[in-house]
Amino acid sequence: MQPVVVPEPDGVVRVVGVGLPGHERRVAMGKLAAVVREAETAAAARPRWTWDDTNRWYPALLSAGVRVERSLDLRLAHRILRQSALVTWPEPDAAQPGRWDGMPPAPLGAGDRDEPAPLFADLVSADVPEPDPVAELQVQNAAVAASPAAGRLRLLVAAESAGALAAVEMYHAGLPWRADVHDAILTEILGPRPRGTERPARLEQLAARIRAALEAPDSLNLDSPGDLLKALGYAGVGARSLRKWELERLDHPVIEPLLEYKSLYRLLTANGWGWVDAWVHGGRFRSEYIVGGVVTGRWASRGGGALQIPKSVRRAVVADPGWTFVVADAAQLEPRVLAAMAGDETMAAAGRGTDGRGADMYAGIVASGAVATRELAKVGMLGAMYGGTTGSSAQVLPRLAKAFPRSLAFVDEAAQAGERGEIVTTHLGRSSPPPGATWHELQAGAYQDDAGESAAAKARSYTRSWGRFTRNFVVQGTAAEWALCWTASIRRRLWALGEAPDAAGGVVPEPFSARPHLALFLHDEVVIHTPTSMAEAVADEVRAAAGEAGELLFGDFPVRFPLSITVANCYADAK
DNA sequence: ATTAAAAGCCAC
DNA sequence: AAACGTGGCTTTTAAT
Repeated sequence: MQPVVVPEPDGVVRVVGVGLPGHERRVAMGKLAAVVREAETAAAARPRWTWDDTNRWYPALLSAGVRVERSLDLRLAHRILRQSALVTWPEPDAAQPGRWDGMPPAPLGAGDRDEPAPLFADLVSADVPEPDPVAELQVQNAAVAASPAAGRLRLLVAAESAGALAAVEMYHAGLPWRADVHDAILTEILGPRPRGTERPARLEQLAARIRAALEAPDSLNLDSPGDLLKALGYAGVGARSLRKWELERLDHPVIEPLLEYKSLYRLLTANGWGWVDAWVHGGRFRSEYIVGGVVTGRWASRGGGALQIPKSVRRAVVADPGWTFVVADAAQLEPRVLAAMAGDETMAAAGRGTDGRGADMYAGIVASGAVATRELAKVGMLGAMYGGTTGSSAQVLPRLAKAFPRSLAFVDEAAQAGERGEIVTTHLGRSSPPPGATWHELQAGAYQDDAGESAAAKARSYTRSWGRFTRNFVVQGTAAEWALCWTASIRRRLWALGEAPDAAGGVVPEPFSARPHLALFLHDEVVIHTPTSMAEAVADEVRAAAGEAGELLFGDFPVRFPLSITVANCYADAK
């Protein structure tokens, strides 16, 4: 059963029961939740709600306490299929880019969720035809069916859509955040919150020490990089830039207070009191996830920087009373994904380790005899996946290439394809964008008769850079696919666990008020907020979900995806 | 006055 | 180590 949700004028929604001829209902927007709730609870086979944009429809359903099991996000699916080298998209569409191309997701948290979603024509210029989700679904189905990789593409589209559900649910539930604890952290590190725009006490003290060490006047503005760099020059410090790693190499009395000043200044500006005021409300931090927002298929975020919460403030992430966190992260996800997609039995075996569990793949690589230390295994593998050409990373690459020829050849081939200007594709079928105008211009310029040395060098540099991109794309993108499947499985399993009989009433909103729910997603890590009594069951499901994700992507290929799991009341205590 | 770019640091 | 991937965000500075 695949109902398609079609917006109509005047706040009316048409629900078309695809697969059920003649079944079609027109309801007011406000009644949609009741229709969905009924179908979710009554149907033997869970419906796959099909709509233009999960962000547009799901928030209102969740606000009404209605949770959806399955969906198809046509906007996200379109983007994947349109770009995929494994799909031949019907040509007439290409001549008329419209609703489904380049459309950003509806923003979350804007306006009243009970209001009808605006029609496309109200959002974009009127000469673009109003989209037809039913027609789009048919085009997508035909395109997928005609692909030699139909199975993988179906999985990818389903996983992406489930990710969209999870993303909206995480926004709905929010990440528990104690503003009072955050304030205590800031006060401890920076001093009490100053009035207005004054510097906190600790920063002021450091500023005085820095000026003294530089013999600079009080008028020196430390927050002006240009002025500060000049002052460092006058004092003979010898800094070419203000980068931390560069300053760390210098020997001068100003370095220590300056580094601390920069660190504290960063905390103040990025995650200080102003951040709490802007992003923490009602004990929750809500940041919007942009599913597939990164070119590789990773998620991006908007508002508050959910994907870059610094370790220094994670102590403010505290579970509600009677609740706790299950924090799980996939150990060495990317090299394991590489081993699997390259069909590298040797590297997969290193990932299983000597005990068959293989919690640490880098230790397994050392045990295999390929390299001497864990650190070398790590930087070597990262170098292979990022395209490192220097340092200790490059030094161990030949040894890794000898020990694991299939994996290393796999990423090398992706890099070479990119250098040739070709498209590369992830395991499930997400393709890289073709190289842009710059690539073509530089290629053309380098081969002209009068092309100078510098034009050729520039072209070479850009070409290699694009090769590093495609090299990384296949690994990062496939890891993102694993993470999507993992997350999709987790959210389904968490729901199946049901309600905690003893859940403390709190601020967790319906439909999750007594249920474990996803609270944070970080590429290869999830944080689940759960009634304490269910924590062990949650941990088991998260582990099972990792196994399921591995099987979905790689079948019975013997690759393991071990997790490191912590149960803790505070995010800072994880790991 | 608004916008864009650059520099820098945070996360994975 | 800082010569290798993907981003978001904040501030300063330059450009329009």
